[in-house]
Amino acid sequence: MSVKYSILGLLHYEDMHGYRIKEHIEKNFGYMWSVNYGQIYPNLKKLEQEGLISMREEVQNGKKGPPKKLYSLTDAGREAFQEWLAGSPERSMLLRDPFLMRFVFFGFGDKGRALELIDEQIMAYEGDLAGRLSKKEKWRTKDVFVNQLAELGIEMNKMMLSWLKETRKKVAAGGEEQ
Amino acid sequence: MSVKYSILGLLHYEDMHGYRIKEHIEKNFGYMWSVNYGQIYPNLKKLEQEGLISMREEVQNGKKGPPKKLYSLTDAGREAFQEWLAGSPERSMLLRDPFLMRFVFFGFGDKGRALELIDEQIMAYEGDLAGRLSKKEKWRTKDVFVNQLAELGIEMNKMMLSWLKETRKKVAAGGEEQ
DNA sequence: AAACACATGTAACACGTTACATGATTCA
DNA sequence: TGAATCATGTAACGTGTTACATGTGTTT
Repeated sequence: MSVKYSILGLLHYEDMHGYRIKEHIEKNFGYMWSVNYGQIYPNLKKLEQEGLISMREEVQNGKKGPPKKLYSLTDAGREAFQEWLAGSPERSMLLRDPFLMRFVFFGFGDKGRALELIDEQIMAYEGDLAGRLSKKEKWRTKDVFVNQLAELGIEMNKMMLSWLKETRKKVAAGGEEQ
Repeated sequence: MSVKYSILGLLHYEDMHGYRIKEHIEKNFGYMWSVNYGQIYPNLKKLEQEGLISMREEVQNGKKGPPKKLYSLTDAGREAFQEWLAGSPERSMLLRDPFLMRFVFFGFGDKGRALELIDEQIMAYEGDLAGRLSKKEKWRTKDVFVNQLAELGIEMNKMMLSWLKETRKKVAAGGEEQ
């Protein structure tokens, strides 16, 4: 259901067609969120049927590509969105991360390989962090919430890095004790 | 696929039947992970068909309940698990959190309600943190990896709390500037 | 007698991902 | 000419969740 309401949310910025929606998410939330057409187009159709958005076909005179289907929020859509936005979200679990899923079981595996995989993670997060920090400037103009979300991404990255490094030390040290 | 390999991982501790597997996860990883029988039983069946685990029916003489189906790892299962464990995991996205999903769009909603929802999150995370800290002692005997995962849970909780509190300040302050 | 813990299982549904099909325009 | 970009869409698949059905033994 989150995709449905995300679309309603994004249409608050401007009227969009499916392709733009994906693009918008990739440009603005690419570091923390992804969608694909298999989700977008069926949801747009459903939302229209429910009367939460309305579609107008853009006749592209001379422009490239097939006719765009521009969607905009209806009053009902705005209402439904507000209701969702004001509702209390269910609490979700951490540790859906594919790395952490393995990590719990590293005790049953090869310690050398575990260290390698930890190093891989460290490098990946370091790359992410650099990317996030460099993009931080571009995002500065947005509202507090979008800004703070970017900040959270950075904080989370930093925390993961220090945890990974600390963990690496402990694992490496544990090997000599045995 | 993660459930499949998680089962193989858990069977390294001891032979288990479906019910125990769920119980084990809830007791040991309850703060960060959940499964349900709809996943467990079909996966056990599949794993057995693939020859990665083997089943022996426990004849319960005089004991309560239906006969337990005890599963244990086969050599093929151990191998498949090791292969998975040593493989590089795909990187996953943060922000699959239902709260953060709403949070991005708080700019389009009521600021008072936003503050309330932030407060709700703060209270929830404070409860979690207390719970995690109190259980930390019980887990102390486990291996480095399980230990570190518990540590990560605590760190993550702390980070979220400080971020939420900082965010709350900024949002509240932003209201007066306008 | 009722509730609860033990134990196994499935069917329906919701959600998400991948891969493919289609087709016009623009640029190298 | 071929590749890239714009643009819409669907079918198959994989995974996860909810809710139900079934039944025994123990505790209140």
